[in-house]
Amino acid sequence: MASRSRVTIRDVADRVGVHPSTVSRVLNPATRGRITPEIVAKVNAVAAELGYRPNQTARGLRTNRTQTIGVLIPDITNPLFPPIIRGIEDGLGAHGYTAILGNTDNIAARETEAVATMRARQVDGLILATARRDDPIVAECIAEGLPLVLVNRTADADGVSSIVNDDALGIALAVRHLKTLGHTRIAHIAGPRSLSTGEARRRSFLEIIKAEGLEADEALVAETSAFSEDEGLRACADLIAQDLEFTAIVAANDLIALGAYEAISDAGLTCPDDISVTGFNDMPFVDRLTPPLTTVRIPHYELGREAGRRLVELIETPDSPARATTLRPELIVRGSTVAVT
Amino acid sequence: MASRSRVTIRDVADRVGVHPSTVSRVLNPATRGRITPEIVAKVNAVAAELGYRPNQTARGLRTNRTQTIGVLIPDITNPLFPPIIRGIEDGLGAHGYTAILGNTDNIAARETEAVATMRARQVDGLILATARRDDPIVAECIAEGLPLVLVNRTADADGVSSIVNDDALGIALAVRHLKTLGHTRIAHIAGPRSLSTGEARRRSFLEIIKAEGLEADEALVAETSAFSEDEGLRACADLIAQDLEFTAIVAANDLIALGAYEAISDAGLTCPDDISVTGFNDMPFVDRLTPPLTTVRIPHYELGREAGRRLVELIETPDSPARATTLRPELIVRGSTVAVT
DNA sequence: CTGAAAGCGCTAACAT
DNA sequence: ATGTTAGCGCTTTCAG
Repeated sequence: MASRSRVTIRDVADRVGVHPSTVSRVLNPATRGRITPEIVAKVNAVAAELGYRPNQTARGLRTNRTQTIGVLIPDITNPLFPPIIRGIEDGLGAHGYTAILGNTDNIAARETEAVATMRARQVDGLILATARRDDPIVAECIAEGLPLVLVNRTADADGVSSIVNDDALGIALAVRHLKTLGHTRIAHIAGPRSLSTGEARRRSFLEIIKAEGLEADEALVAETSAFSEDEGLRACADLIAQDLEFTAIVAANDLIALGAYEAISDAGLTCPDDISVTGFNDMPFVDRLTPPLTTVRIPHYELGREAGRRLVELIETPDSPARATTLRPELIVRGSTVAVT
Repeated sequence: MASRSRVTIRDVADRVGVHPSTVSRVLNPATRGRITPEIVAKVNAVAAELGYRPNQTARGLRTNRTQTIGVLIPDITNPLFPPIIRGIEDGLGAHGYTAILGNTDNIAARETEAVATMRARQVDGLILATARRDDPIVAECIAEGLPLVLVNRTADADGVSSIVNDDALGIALAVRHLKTLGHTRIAHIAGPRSLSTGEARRRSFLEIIKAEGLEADEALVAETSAFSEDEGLRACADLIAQDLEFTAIVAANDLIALGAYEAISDAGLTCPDDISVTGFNDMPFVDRLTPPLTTVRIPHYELGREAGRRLVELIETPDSPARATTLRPELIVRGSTVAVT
């Protein structure tokens, strides 16, 4: 007993008294119209009665399309990614596609390996949440024509579809909010420049500071090597040690902002009384911090859902053009930003 | 161009001048020993040169084993589950298995549907993090002999393998900690009794209260219909309204504890000064709450990893017996519990 | 130790 | 409108 998929298309065909290919045509929505309604009804009835379930493996071998896509993420335990993944699954799911996941911890070798196993499994396309601006996997997919969508982060390559947050807008919202509160010397703790998000937020910060007529002092931009609390702490401590007289910090993401909280408190200062801080992402629970974090909310679920939909489009309409899409973030004002006194 | 998996076992065979089945034997570790070393070397060299990648779909059709397993979780955006999923993938990964995920939101119809699509994809086994004590999917898998492992939650059915936290120990740690702090009237906000975790923690609470000689008052156990902040708030408000004179609450999980924080503050009381609170799970960031939450840390990653390993064992050793395994939790003492004054 | 042959379950020309 | 035929890429008896 216990065989996985006992009843085949042949069993149904024999029972109904038609040829297997007729059953196949009934089961496939695209060809169903060519079969006499009575036979369609009979096949469906017998299939239901026998508990027939199509064998996707066999179909995939024959059609060379597995309805499976691969998703590369850095780390599912980073709270940024679960909503993206759910969005992807919901964006795909409506079309019968299924995702397989690979956690790569931002390690290039693991990314390569994950792509290899996914391709061995004949995925129909790939979604990368791991892209670096200069990413060999992106180049490989483009070269080989494997449908590809980048989500959350994008790459510098041309001709690649991507769904990312509008970082320029997000940074502008944060900076204008601080300007409204009377801040004029605003620091930025940037993310890694090898990632599109780090670079875009950094560049946008510099641009908006000038556009708003605020004090443009390059010394007020601190660099980090990772979007992490540790790096935020280190960079913010550096900033404070330089005695630059800033009153606010725009952190490139929430984890960096958390590190900044710590550095501020380590220096004997208080957020927001001495220094206002803004984050980026609106991770779960940053509303429960002391003080609750003012941050830029990225529509992660929607990013994922659009990425899923876009990939399906790319797979099913092979010559649909590559498009770069941005989604609008939203400023969430909480207690970590106050007016200068 | 752009064909997914151009080079087949036949291409390699032709190039080397052997039969495809010989190449297959070389590529399969179990049969490699039967082939002359020179041929093995040559086949491997040509395979590498041509960039041969085995087609898992074809292999799966032939062997009826896809090396794919299905994982059902309630919701990946619940921070409980990402570490479990990573654990599962790491537990499987070493053996070449890949997981496909299904988010079901605790909706039975979605669970059934997810299992159906997974079975259509010929999964070799299932891991459920969604099990209810009385779960039809569990019954179905047992009846049909589909390898199954339950993780995090278990079911009442016999003969099913499970990896869960030792809830009795976790509750005992929390209660004894509160007893040490001088608390004698301790309340419990229980989880849903339809879930093994809700029921086990509830039962363990009652038992340990008696075993420790504390005041066993059934009125001090509040019920909830979900492990959620809203339900925690509601149940805790009820408890407070009854004027039961308790000084501590053991919440069935962290979200319920968060709701309790809110109810306590709504009632004009303070945690921990008026009421100490313990949680369960040690979710990310509960160390950053005000006050930082004393909680029972569940080894989620390890639960997942063991589940992955166990499922592989079940698949590859068909008559290995079902086992129920518990892993030990740990009490994390923070600021939400203090001595009675 | 290796080749031959068959077939997993399905779909897609090609016939009729 | 349906049946025939062939074969996707791989593994696995069975021969030799």
